[in-house]
Amino acid sequence: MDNPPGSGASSTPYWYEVSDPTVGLLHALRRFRQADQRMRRRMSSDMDLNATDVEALRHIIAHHATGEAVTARGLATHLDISTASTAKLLNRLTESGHVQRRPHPDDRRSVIVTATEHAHAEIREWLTDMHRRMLEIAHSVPHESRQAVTDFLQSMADCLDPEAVDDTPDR
Amino acid sequence: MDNPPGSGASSTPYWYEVSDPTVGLLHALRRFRQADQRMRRRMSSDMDLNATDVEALRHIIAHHATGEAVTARGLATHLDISTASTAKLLNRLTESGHVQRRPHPDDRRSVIVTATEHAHAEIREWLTDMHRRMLEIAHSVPHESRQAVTDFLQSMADCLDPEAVDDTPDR
DNA sequence: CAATCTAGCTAGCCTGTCTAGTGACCACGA
DNA sequence: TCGTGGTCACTAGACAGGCTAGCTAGATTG
Repeated sequence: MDNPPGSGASSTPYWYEVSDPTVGLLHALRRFRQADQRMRRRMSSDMDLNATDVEALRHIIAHHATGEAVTARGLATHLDISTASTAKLLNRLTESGHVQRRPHPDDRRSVIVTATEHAHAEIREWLTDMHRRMLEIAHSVPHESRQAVTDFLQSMADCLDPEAVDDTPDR
Repeated sequence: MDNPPGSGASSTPYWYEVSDPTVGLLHALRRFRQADQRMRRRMSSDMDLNATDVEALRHIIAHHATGEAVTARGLATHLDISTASTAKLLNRLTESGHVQRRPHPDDRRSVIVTATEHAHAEIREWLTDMHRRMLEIAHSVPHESRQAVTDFLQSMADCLDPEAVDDTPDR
């Protein structure tokens, strides 16, 4: 069990040491990551949109909620895909009736993307309940540990992606 | 700010209420998710493998560390892709010298997949340092809050994906 | 006003998934 | 022991979603 068969890979493990008491923590973290991915997958197949399109829609709606305009370029940047791919994405979402393109009031090169009422409804259906439960879970964290949990997540985020810029108004 | 312009979307928000004190927690959670995704992306482009292939490799290596054999079917199930896609994936990884197929000792239909020393080295290079830093972060969580953090993550995982089966030995 | 930059678009390519169908092999009941 | 049905892995071919290259319209700057 502890010294695996197969090729002569190093005998000093670079995988976590199981004996460490904080490993349970990292294990839970991994479980969460996996659950998150599976949720996205379910959501995307349920809505008949691919994962990128769902994230785009989520982004658009989240920014709508704060009154910020979303341009095609903004979407490309957020999703980390090319503007060309974004054009295709917007074609898909427009055709499926999830978003609308409108002229930018100030810059006539630019487009503002807005979600249709139908898209709002669809996302809402998925998220309202989930958000409620997530809030409940957040509330159930003992008051004195809240900061610790937040710090932990923040540090982990910094660790995984040092130059992350937190542009999301999503709350 | 609170009542956005644009189409006549519902005026009762289904996005989080910003006033809630625990929202910071959920916000940190979202930041972590994003950081995680970006890390995967970087890793995959850095190793010249797509995200699925990296996850496959990680899975293989993690199971190797516990002495469990990984079959093609096991990979397909874990990655949630078809066996056909898995066959192609294994072709790619075999061709690039990351894995080897060996006959299953008991079932002659089946194949055991093992990572090459080269793959071990490559993954190790990426992960050792990161794991060390993650462990440090885990250690820096106040002792009395560790359980709270773990519980929080577990509950969130259950919330996002109720039927998750925790098959990973990855620690 | 000319030169240059930027936003978004189309065309065409490449990669990675999928479904359909195949052959080899295992397990079990008659 | 010998079908019969289920399972494992594979190939072929379709399709989706990303990319780069190259374009036009409009903004910006010397």
